[in-house]
Amino acid sequence: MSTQRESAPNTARRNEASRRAILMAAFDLVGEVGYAKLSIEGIAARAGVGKQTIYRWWPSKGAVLFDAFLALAEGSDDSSALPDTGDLQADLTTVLRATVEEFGDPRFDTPMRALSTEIAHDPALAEMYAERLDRPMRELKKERLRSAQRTGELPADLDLDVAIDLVWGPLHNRWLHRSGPLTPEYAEALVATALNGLRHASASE
Amino acid sequence: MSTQRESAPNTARRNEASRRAILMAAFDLVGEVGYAKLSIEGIAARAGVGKQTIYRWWPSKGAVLFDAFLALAEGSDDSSALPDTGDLQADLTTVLRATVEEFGDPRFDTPMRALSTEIAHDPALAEMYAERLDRPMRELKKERLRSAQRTGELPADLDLDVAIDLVWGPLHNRWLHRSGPLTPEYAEALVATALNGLRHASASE
Amino acid sequence: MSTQRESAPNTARRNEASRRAILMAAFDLVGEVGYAKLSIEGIAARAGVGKQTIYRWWPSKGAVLFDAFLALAEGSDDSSALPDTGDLQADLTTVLRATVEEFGDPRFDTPMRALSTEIAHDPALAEMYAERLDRPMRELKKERLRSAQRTGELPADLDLDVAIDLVWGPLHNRWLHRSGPLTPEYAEALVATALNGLRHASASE
Amino acid sequence: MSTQRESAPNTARRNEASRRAILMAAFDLVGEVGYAKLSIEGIAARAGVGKQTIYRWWPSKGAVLFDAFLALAEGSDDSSALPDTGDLQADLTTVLRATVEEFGDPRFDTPMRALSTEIAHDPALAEMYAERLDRPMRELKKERLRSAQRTGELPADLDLDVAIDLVWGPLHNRWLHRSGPLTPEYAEALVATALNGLRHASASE
DNA sequence: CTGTAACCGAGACGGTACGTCACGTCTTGGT
DNA sequence: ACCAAGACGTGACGTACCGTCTCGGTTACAG
Repeated sequence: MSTQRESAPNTARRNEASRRAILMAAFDLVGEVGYAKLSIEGIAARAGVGKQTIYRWWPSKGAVLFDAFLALAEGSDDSSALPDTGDLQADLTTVLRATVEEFGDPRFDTPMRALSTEIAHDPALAEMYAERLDRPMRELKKERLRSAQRTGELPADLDLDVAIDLVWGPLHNRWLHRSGPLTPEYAEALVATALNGLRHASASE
Repeated sequence: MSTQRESAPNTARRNEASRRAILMAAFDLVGEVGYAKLSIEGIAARAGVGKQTIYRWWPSKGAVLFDAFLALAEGSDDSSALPDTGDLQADLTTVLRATVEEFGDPRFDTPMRALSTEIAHDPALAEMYAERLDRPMRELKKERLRSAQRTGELPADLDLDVAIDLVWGPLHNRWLHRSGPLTPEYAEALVATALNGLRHASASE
Repeated sequence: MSTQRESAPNTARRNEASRRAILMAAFDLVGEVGYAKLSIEGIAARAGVGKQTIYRWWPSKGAVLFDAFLALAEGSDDSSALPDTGDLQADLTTVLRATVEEFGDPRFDTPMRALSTEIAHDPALAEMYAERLDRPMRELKKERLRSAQRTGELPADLDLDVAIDLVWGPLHNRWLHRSGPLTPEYAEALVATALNGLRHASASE
Repeated sequence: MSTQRESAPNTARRNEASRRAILMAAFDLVGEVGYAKLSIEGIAARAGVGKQTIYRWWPSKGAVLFDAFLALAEGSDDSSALPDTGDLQADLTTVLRATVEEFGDPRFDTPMRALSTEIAHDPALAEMYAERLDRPMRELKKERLRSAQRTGELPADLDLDVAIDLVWGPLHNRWLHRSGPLTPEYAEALVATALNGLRHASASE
C-alpha cells in the first residue's frame, strides 16, 4: 500500500529551472517592494513563468517565500557551529552582535520580516518553519550551551529551550516590533543580564 | 504653534456614531475573517458607512485596527497597576500566567496577532503603538520593578528596559511564532530563569 | 409599491463617455480580430476602462456587441422606408442587391456574423435582437408589401411574415453559411422566384 | 499523385478506438454543455485520451465536431431519398414537418446549432461542410425536384439551387435565429407559398 | 433663520491582483 | 510511432478591493 495523496502533482516531472527562478524572483521582489506588495503575478512575471506553475506547487505566497529562504539557508553555510572560546558570555555577545548587524541590513530585514509575520498568521507555515529552519539553528545554539554545561559555566539542570528564548527572544522581539534601538550595547546588556539574572545583574562586572 | 496638516478634516464635525461603528466593525471582522481578508470595503459595509468616511479619517487598514484596539484599551481598566505582594517572582508569575491565558483566547489572539504583524511592517504604526499602547503598559511594569528595587529584591542599577524585555519578550515571541507550547509552566520557568539568571537557574528553589 | 430588481445598478450614475467608448471599442475590435478572439479585457483596454465597468452593465460579450450594433443602428438613418416605385419586383431587387453589397463589405460582414452566431446561442440575446433590431426592419419591409397589396400586386390574404422570410431568408442563409456565391444575379433570381413561385418561375419574363 | 501535407501523421498507425471515443465524447459534450463551453481538454478527459492525440489529428475544436457529425451521418440512413408520391407539395410538406420536429429535439438542436455557427466563422470548415454534408443532402432534394420537373409539376428551366434555398432557407433561418415560432403550420405555409409564389399565394387551395 | 459648506451613505470608476480554466506545445514513460 | 498523462508559458476569465471621484441628503455653523 502506498500513501495516496489527493491529486498531488507528480514531483518527478517538475521543471527545476522554473522552481529556482520562482524562488529567486520571490526573494528578490520581497526585498524590493515589500511583502504586502509582493504578488504571485509579480513573481511569475519576474521569473518568466506562468502563474499556474506557482499555484501548482505552492499553496500560498508565504509558502513560496518560505521555500526561497530554505533554498538560501541550505545553500549557505548556516550549518556552521557557534563560536566556542570557552567564555560563554563573550561568545554569545559576539553572536548577538552579528545578529544585530544582520537585522540592520535591509537585504535581510525586509524578507525576514515578511517571513516572520507570515508565519504568525499561518500555523502550517509555522510548523514548516519550526521544523526546517528554526530547529537546526536552535540545535546549534543548544550545542554551545551544552558545552558550557560541560565546563560548569551553566548548571546541568538548566532548561536549554528557556535559556535560548531568554537570550534570543528579546532581541528578535525588539527587532520585529521596533520597540527600541537595536544596538551592540543592547546585545551586550541582554547577554549579561540573561546570564546573571535580574537579581545579580551587576555581577558580570 | 500648531501642526498644520494639509486639508485636515474638521474633527469637530465628525460623526461619533460612525466612528464607533467603524472601530467595532473592524475589530469584529478581524476576529471573524483574519487580518489578511479584512478589507476597508468590508468594514464600511459592516459599519453601514461609506468608504470615504473611513478614508477621510484613517490612512490605512492598520490604523483603523489600531484605533479599534486603542478604544478597547481605554474602555477597559488596563490602567490598573501590576500586583505587588512584596514577592516579585510570585507577582510576575501571576501576571505572565494571566497573559498566557489571554493569548489562548481566540477573541484576543486573532486581532492581537493582526496588530502585531501590521506593526512589524509599518514603522509609523509602530511609533503610534509604542507611544499609545506599549509605553503605558511598560510604565506599569517598570513601576513594579522599581518597587522591587526599593525593597532590595532587584539591584538599583538594573536597566529596567532590558529587564522587561527579558521577562516579557520570550513569552510574546513564543506566542507570535508558535515556537513552542504556551503553558503556565513556561511562564513560571521564564520568570524564575530571568530573575536568577542562567548561571544560577536553580537558585530560586 | 415599486418594481424591485435585485441589485440592479443605478443607471442614473452611469458614465456615458465610458459606455460609448466601450461600444465603439467592441465594434472596432470585432472587426479587427473577429468574434472568437474578441475579449472583455481587450475591449476594456481599448476603451480605457476597467473590466468591472463592462461587467457591471452587460451580462456577456455578446450583449456588449449587440448594444454596439444598436447604437450604430439608432445613429444611422435605418428608419428610412424601402423604395416604392410601384414596381414591387424592381424595388425588392434593388434592396436585395444593396444587401448583397453590404454583406460583401468586411466592415459589416465580420461584426454582423458575430452578432448572428451569438444570437443563435443566446435566447435572451435573440429576444433582444428580435425586439430592437429585427422588428423595426421587418416593419419597414411589411409596409412595402402592404403597399403592394393595396395596388393589387400582392393578394390581400398573403401572410406577410412568411413572405418576408421567403425573400430575405435564403439570402441571409447563403451569406451566413457561405453555401453559395452571393451575387446580384442571385438576388434577382431570388426575388423573381419568390414572387412568382416555383411553379411559374419563368412567368416573370 | 497524392496531396503531400507537411509532416502528416501516419494514418495507418492511427488508433481507431481513440478516434471513435473522441468523436463520441465531442458530440455528447456539445449537447451537455454547449459549444461555447466545449473544450479540447474536456473532450480528451471524457474520451480517456491525451490532448495530443486530438491535436495530432484535428486542426480545431470545430473540425472534431464536424467529424463527429460526419460519423453520425454516415452511420445513419441519411442517404435515403426524399418521398415521392407524385404530389410535390405534399411530399415537401412531409419533409419540412419532419425537419421542424428534429429541430425541436434538444439532442439535435444543440450540436447542430454549434456546427452551424462554427461554420459561419470558419471558411475552411464551411467548405468541408458544403462538400461532405450539405452537397449529398442537396443532391437528394434536387433529385426530388427533378422528378417534379419530369412530371411537369415544376418548369424545366427552374434553377434548382434557388428553389431549394427558397424552401429550406427560411426554415433553417427561423430555427437558427429563433426569429419566429417553428410549427408544422409554418412548414405548410412555407411550402405552399414557395411553390405558388407570393403573387398567387392563395392559389394552392 | 437661512444659506452654504463639510460630512455623510452610496456606489461608479480606472485599476491591480486574485485563483481558475483552457489553450496549444512539450516531454516522459509505457505498449 | 503512437499513445496517456500532464507540466509548461500564455492569456482570458469573472470577482474582490483598492483608493478616488461624484452624487444627493443632512447637519451645524456663519452671516
